[in-house]
Amino acid sequence: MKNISKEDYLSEIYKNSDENGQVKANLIAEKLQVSNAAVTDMLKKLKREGQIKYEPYRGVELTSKGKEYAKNMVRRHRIWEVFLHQIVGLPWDKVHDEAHHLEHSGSDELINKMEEMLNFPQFDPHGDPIPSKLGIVPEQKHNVALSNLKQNQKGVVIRVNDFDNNFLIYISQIGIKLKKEIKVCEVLNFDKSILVEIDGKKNNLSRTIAENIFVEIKK
Amino acid sequence: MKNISKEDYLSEIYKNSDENGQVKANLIAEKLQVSNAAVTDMLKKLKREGQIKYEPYRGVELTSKGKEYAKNMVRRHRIWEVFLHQIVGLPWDKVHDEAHHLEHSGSDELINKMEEMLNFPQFDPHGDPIPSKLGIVPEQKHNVALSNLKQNQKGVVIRVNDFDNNFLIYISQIGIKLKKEIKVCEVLNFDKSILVEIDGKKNNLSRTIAENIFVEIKK
DNA sequence: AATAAAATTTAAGGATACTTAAGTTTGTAT
DNA sequence: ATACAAACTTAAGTATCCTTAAATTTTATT
Repeated sequence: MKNISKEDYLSEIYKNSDENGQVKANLIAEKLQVSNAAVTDMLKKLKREGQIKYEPYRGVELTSKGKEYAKNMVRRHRIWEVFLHQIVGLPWDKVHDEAHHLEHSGSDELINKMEEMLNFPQFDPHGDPIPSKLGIVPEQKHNVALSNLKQNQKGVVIRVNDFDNNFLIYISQIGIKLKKEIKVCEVLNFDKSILVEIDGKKNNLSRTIAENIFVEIKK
Repeated sequence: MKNISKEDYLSEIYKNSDENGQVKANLIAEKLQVSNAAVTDMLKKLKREGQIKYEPYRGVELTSKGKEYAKNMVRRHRIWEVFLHQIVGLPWDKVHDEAHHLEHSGSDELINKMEEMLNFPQFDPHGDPIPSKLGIVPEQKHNVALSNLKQNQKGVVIRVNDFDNNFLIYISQIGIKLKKEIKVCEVLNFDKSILVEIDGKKNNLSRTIAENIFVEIKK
């Protein structure tokens, strides 16, 4: 029998850990679209297996064992993403969903072969870091949400959130991709939307859009 | 919840149907490495869903609905095999197992994209036909097991059975691959093994090996 | 045709992962 | 400090897919 669920729970815990490595059960339920009761059930199981630290009514935290496991899942997911994007030519907004299914299949050997073929990429197509075979997570450049830039500041896109395909389709339509320079021309006070310049063209971005794009500030 | 099992049962039924489209329950159990009871259980479920014709103690047969479903699974599997072999560079003996896991993941859209990228291959790396998007199965050239050739007959390899990795490793070591010409030099009477010539080199093949290699007879 | 062997099904039960509904604990607002 | 809401767990039950053991049906042998 497959371990799809367990794998999903562990990577979701990993991806949603706060600075202290803690996650709330509810958040996992929401992300995985299951009931809270299902989460409790699974947390008990994962605790029994030594993958997480967990006391009823307290938060959850990965043990080092659980963290290794989760990092490998995230690694698998992100290598698939790069592969699908670069080799198969799948657009930005399609790779996440496909990779989510594929991450549970394919041997580690295949993943390693693909990684080599891709020349050991450090970041996936959305700018998220890819843990190495040894579990080392590449450092990301210091970055802030585009929504934090002041008028006339420039930034280079380092990462975008990947949880909404339409968001990705929209921003690529207006020319936003990794490494692209964006200049904030104006911050509109009444709705906090911003007017930006990309490739010489001006666009208005809603605050929500701007909150999901992360840039390295350029001097 | 995933449908991995159901998918496996249906493709296994498809792949093991005899000339009349019939399969024995036992054979499915053996191929899938599950108990006979598990097969009975699943057959009831598949019948309920209208995927198979099935009466207790009688054989199994796919309905046209089940056949469409199964052919699509086989298609997915074989396109993955070609992709892994040609694009990722996986050897002959590795593609089947990887593809077996991957065939359950990845959208039909992805499969179609890979198929296009591969220029619509008609056969997988072992020579098995790939059903088209519309369900059309390419015709194979008339072929017979190598074990059926008489002394001094020549054949071109059209297909090999793919259920044993060591078999595949062995035959590729001695230079056997699709389209390779093999000449039968001698059939040894005492153990029915055969002496063949491949690329000018002579090799002895056991009867079992020869039974799993299929050739088009050359005049 | 009787009987033994082989193939298959039924019965009972287990693991995983999910659900809804009800109950408990925790934290916050007054 | 209490009371309430939010967060979480427990309880009971479902679906899927599997197991072993016992019973049944089919088939092959004499």
